[in-house]
Amino acid sequence: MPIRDTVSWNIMISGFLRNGDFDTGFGYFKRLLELGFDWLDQANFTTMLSACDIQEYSFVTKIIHCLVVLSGYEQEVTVGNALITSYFKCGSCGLGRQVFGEMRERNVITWTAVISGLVQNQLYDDSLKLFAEMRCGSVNPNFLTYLSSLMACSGLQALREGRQIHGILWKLGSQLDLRIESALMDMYSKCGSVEDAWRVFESAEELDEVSMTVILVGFAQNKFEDEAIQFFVKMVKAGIEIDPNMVSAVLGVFGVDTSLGLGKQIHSVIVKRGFTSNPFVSNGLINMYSKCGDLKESIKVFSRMSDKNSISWNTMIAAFARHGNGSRALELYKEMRLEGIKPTDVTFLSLLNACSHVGLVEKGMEFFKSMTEVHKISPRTEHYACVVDMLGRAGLLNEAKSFIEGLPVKPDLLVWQALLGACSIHGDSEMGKYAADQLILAVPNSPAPYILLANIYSSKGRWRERARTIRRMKEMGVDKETGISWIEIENAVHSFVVDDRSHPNAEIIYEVLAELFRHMIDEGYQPDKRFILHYLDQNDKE
DNA sequence: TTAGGGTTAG
Repeated sequence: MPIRDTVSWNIMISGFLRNGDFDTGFGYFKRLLELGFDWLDQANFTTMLSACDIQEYSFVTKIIHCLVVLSGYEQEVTVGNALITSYFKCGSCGLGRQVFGEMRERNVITWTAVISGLVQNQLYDDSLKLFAEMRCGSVNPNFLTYLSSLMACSGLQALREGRQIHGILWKLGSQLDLRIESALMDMYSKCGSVEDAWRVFESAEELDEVSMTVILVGFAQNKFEDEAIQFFVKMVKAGIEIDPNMVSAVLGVFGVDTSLGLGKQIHSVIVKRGFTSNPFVSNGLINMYSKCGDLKESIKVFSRMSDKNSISWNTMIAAFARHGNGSRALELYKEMRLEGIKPTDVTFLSLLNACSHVGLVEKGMEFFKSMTEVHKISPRTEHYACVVDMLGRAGLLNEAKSFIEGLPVKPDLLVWQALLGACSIHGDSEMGKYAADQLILAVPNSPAPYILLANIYSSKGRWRERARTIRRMKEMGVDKETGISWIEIENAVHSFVVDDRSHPNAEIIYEVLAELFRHMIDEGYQPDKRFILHYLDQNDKE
C-alpha cells in the first residue's frame, strides 16, 4: 500500500511507539523526514515527543526540538506543550522552562505541564511559585493543576499552602475527584496531620486502592503503626482487593515493637496473592524480617529474588549491619559491585554504619572517599554524621572534631548529636560540653543535649557541673518530659514512669523485678553504672 | 500535549 499522507505515517509511527518498539517507530520517522518537511505536521512532532519519556531520551528530545524549529512549528501551543513535557520527563528542567518562557500562547495544559514537570523533578518550591503566578493570570487551573500543586505541598510538607489549595477547591464547590481527595490525604499525612487526612478519607464518597494506600502510608509514616496494621488487617478481612503497593506500605511499619508473627501472616497473604515477584514487596519483606529480628528469613527472601535492585542490596547490607555482622555487610557490597549494581547514597550510609559498629574506621573512611571521588555522590549531612559517629565510637574524638571543622557546610544537629553521643560513650566531658553547646545553639528547645551532658558529668562524679547543667536547662525554660514506658496485657495498656508505685499491684511487680534482677546477676550480667544520675554508693546504683 | 499511592539508614 503506497503511503501517501501524513496521517497514515503518524498512525503507523505511534502504533510502533505505543507497543514499545522505539527503533521501528524512529525508523519510520526518519523515512518521513526524507520525504521533506512538507510532509510533517504538528501531530508527528507530538507523537515523537510523547515517546521521549525517559531520561535517556534527553538528547533525542533536543534533536526533535531542532526539527520543530526548522519546520516552523515552535509557536504551536500543542507542540510547545509536548516539548515541555518531554524535557521535564528527561530531567532537563532548564530547557523545559526555556520553552515555556518563549511561548507566546499558553493554555492550561502549558501551565500544568510545567507545574507538574517541576514536581516530578522535586522542584516543589518552584512549582508552587508558578502555581501562584498562574492564579494571578487569565488562565484558570484545572483539576490536574490542583493535583500537581497538592503534590508540591506534599513534597515541601507545606501545610499552610496545602490548606489554602484545599480551601480554593472547597470554594469552587464542585464534588471533589477521588484523585484530588487522595492527593489531599497524601498532603495532610506528609505534613504530619493524619487527623485531617482521615477527615478527607471519611468524607470521600468512594475509595479505591490508591486512596486506601495513601491513608495506610499516612498512618505508617506518622507513628501510628498499630492503626496501619489494624487498617490493613481490616481490609483483608473485609475481602477488599489488596494490591502490592498496600502490602509494601504496611510492611514498612514493622520494627522492634511489632510482632514477627503478624509479619509472617502478612507474608502468607503475599504468597497467596502471588505478589512475591514484586520488588517493592520483596524489599519490604527483607526489611520486615530484619527489623523483627529474623535475619535468616531476610536472607532467604533476598536470595530468592530474581531481579534485585539497589534497594534490595542496600536493605540486605543494612540488615547484616543491624545484626552486628559488619564484615558480611561489606562482603555483600563487593557482591553488589560484581553484579554491576550502582551504589547509591543510602548504600554508603549503610556501609558507614556497618563500619561504625564493628570499628572498621579505615575501611569506612575509604568508603567515604570512594563515594565522593569514584561514584560522584555528594555527601549529605547524614553521611557526615555517620563518619563522626564512626570516628567517635572508635574513641577518635579529636579526629571527629577536626573532621567537623573541615566540613564544607555548616554542621547540623545530626553531626553534633553524633559527636555528643560519642563523648558520652567515652566519658569525655570537655568535648561533650563543646558538642552540647553547639547542639543547644542549633535546637534551643531540646532537652537532649542538657541531659546527655549532665549524664557525662554524673559518670565522672562531677556533681557540681551536673547540677549547673540541669539548672541551665531549667533557666532556659527547657523541660524534660518524663519518660513513660508501657506494656499491653490482654488489650489493656499499663503505663508507668520511673519509681512508679501507683499501680494496684505495685508490690508484686517490684518483687518480680527484684527476682529478675537477681537472675540477671547470676547469669553474669554487669550493670552499667556510669549513667546513674544521682550521687549514690555503688550498691545503691545497681 | 498536563494524571493521585508503595520498598532502603538513624
